[in-house]
Amino acid sequence: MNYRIKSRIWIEVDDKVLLGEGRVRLLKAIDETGSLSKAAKTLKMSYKKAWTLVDAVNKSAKEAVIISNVGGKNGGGAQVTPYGRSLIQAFERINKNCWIYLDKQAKSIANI
Amino acid sequence: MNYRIKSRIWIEVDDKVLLGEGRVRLLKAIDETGSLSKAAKTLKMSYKKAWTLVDAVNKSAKEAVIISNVGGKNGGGAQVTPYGRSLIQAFERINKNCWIYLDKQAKSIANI
DNA sequence: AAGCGTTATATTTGTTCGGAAATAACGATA
DNA sequence: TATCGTTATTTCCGAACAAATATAACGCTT
Repeated sequence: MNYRIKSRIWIEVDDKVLLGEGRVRLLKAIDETGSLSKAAKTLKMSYKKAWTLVDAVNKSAKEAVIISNVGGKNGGGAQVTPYGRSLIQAFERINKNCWIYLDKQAKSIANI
Repeated sequence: MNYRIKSRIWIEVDDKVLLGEGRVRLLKAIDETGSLSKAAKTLKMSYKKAWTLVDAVNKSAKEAVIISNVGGKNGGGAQVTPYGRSLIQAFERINKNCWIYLDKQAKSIANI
């Protein structure tokens, strides 16, 4: 049989979700656009949803992941901290290796 | 930081979900009780939800996973096929190894 | 001081999902 | 044939969730 094994992973701190796939996608878009609203548009996500996700990340994290500025030049903006970037990198590396492992496992059960 | 990495995995066939954690739990309960309604009670799940899950499994699988009998002695019942049992076994083995891998990875990023 | 684009937040509206309950169908058994 | 306990299926309702809308606050820029 042609099985495929899929997965979702997420990082928790103190039983609170810190980063999952969706949050990582959002963080990367923020990093690229420098703005929460632009990131939301890029991902075709409502601004509110994006804001809620960022809020959840900030509440779970003990160290700043996103820094946002209200008002000022260009109305403000949002930035991912170096800590946030290293989290993204770690998440993507681990996630990719997880996929590789599961692909192997899928082949190993192809005969059942 | 004390990170924990959690996961959900599932097996797909032809882009349709065949087995996930919830379905495996249900199949095991059916295997133990010999009945869909009893399995649902055991898991404090509504009969409808259990039935819907079993229906989804049957629709995705190319080989029988659950066989159910309506009427007759004791009103009928449901059974997991040998194929279903081997799927459960494979799922649990792969899932457990996935956890082990992710636990290791969590330790490897404890310093960030 | 007015305008701008952004973050921040509340309120309302819409949509989807799951549980509860009701009902039918079924076949051994007595 | 009546009973029984199960599977199978529909309908309804409420709750949870998502999306849309509205509004406020902010600080640079002009």
